[in-house]
This record gives sequence, C-alpha cells and structure tokens, in this order.
Amino acid sequence: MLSRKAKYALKALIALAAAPAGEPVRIADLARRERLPAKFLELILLELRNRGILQSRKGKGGGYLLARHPRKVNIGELVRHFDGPLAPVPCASQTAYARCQDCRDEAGCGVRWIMKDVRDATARILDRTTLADLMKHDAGAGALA
Amino acid sequence: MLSRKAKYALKALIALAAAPAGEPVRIADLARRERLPAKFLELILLELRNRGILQSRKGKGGGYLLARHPRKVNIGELVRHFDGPLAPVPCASQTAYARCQDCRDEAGCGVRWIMKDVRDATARILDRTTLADLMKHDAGAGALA
DNA sequence: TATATAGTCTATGGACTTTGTAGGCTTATA
DNA sequence: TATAAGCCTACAAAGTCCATAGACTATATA
Repeated sequence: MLSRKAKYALKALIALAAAPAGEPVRIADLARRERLPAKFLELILLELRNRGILQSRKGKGGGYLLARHPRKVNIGELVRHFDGPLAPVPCASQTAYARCQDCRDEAGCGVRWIMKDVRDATARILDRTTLADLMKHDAGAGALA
Repeated sequence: MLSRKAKYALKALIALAAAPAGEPVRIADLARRERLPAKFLELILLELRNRGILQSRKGKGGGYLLARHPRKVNIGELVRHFDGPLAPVPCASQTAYARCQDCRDEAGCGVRWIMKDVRDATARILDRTTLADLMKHDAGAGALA
C-alpha cells in the first residue's frame, strides 16, 4: 500500500512539473489546487527539497520548483524514499536487504522466492518510470508535457 | 510490505503441504518447527480454516491439515486475505476498487496509471502461483513435492 | 530599514494497525 | 470421565501514519 505521503508527493510533483518553468509555486496554492492538507504537504515538499528533487525560494514571490528535469526524477527513488524498500519482505530487497530472524535456509525459502519475483516486477516498472512519464498520462499535466 | 501474519501463513502452509497426507499436525509442533509464535499461529490457522483452506481435527490426535490440494491453493488469494488488495492505491484495485476522496479526474490520473501497472504485474505473479509452486522452491518442502 | 511574505523545522497528539498473549470454552478420543 | 487438542474473545504493548501547531528564518520590496 502506497502511503499518503508518497501519493501526495507524486501528485505535487506532477503539478509542479506542469507549472511554468522557473516560476515558484506556493505551498498554499499547490495544496488548494491538488486538494491536499497544506501543513502535511509542507513536510513533504521539504523532504523532497532536502533530497534534491525540489528547489525552494523564500520570501515574497517564493515557493517550490523542480530542481531537475522531469525525465531525471525517478519514481522508484521517490517511492523508496517515502515508503521504504519495494520488496514485500526484507530478505528479497536489493536496496535494503536484511535477513529474516526466524529464517533458517534463506536460499531455499519458498516465500522469499515468490516475493523476489514480485519485487523484481515492481522495480522493473517503477525504476524505469520518470515524472515525465507520469505527466504524459495525467490529464492535469498531460497537455503541457 | 507483507505482514507477518501473511508470511507466517505461507510458511505454515508450506510445512503443512509437506506433511504426510491425512495426518494432522498440531499447532505446537508447527510453531516449533517453523519457529513461529504459537498463539499467534493459532489465530492464523483458524483464519485459514474458516476460509476453507485448512481442515482441523479436535481432541487427541488432532491438528491441522490442508483442505485442498496445494495446486488449488492460490497465493494471490492468501495475500489478499491477510493484507488486503494488491494494488498500492485503492483506485487501482480490481478486487476492492474504491475511489480516492481527493481525486478529480480518475481516468486522467498519473499516479493511478503507474500504480495500476504495478498492481497488474503483482497480480500476474501471485494469481498464477500456487502453494505447489512454492513447495518446489522451498528446501524444507521441496524434496517431498 | 521595516514589514509582509513564504519557506524551515521541531514537537506533539490522536487514531489506527500490527503483533502478540491470556485464558476460558468446546469437542473428540481413549 | 480425564485428557488432549482446537475454538474464540478480549485485551495490551508497541509502532506507524496522518496531520496540526507554532515559533523561527530568510527574502523581496516599499
């Protein structure tokens, strides 16, 4: 299940990517347009900024804007940042592998085998998708992409 | 992320499927062999029984056994039972569709588009996999499969 | 330089879920 | 009838998620 945080982040990024280039968007405006809780969105945008995905400007005329081209913003990276590893089980994760406590024979674990398959399929999709791809399929941003 | 409940269920089922046919396995034995918390496992097995996946016998010589052939036990069904829909977002679910509150244009939502892809890929894997497949890849049960 | 504007950051709280435990009840077997 | 085993409900600790509050800082511009 995708957390709201991750979902809000994606929606906000799509909106920011569709905004006129170089023009900062205020948190309040973004929240209103995308119908997201403003204070919560604030935290999310801050995280995205600290991650280097967004840029910010303070003071009058300030706001947020993308720090990279939408094609350089990877969806897998975003989802992992907010919701952790893609693998349903830590022992099946590539980026955050961890052994299961109760596990005896990891190589011969049926659960791990199937969950590795799920992880790979998910990663194949998310790691090959960028913000630019999302914009193409989003009506709010699509026209401008 | 797969819940422990779902993970324990899968491990227990693999063990039960590998047990001699027709011979009930006691909760306590299963818990010890698979290193699972006994009382928690009890709840899980009960759910599996109420779902029609396991059979139980009370009293001396009792325990749990599979109610269906391993090939008839679908992993997608199991995961959905314990952890809910496979889709990362309710609006991308086939089996438990629900509209997002904040959503205006569902058909033109970029988040939904990519998450539907993830759901489909996950479902393609889990819905085509059975307990019998898991046994083939599990060292504990593999030899007997 | 004063003031308004807008982001920054920390703390906190409530609701919910997850993981497990306890203990009494019911049923089957010998 | 005694014992063994599953059945079922309740509950508790811990963690997570969602969201809000409010004080602080930096910037633009009048």
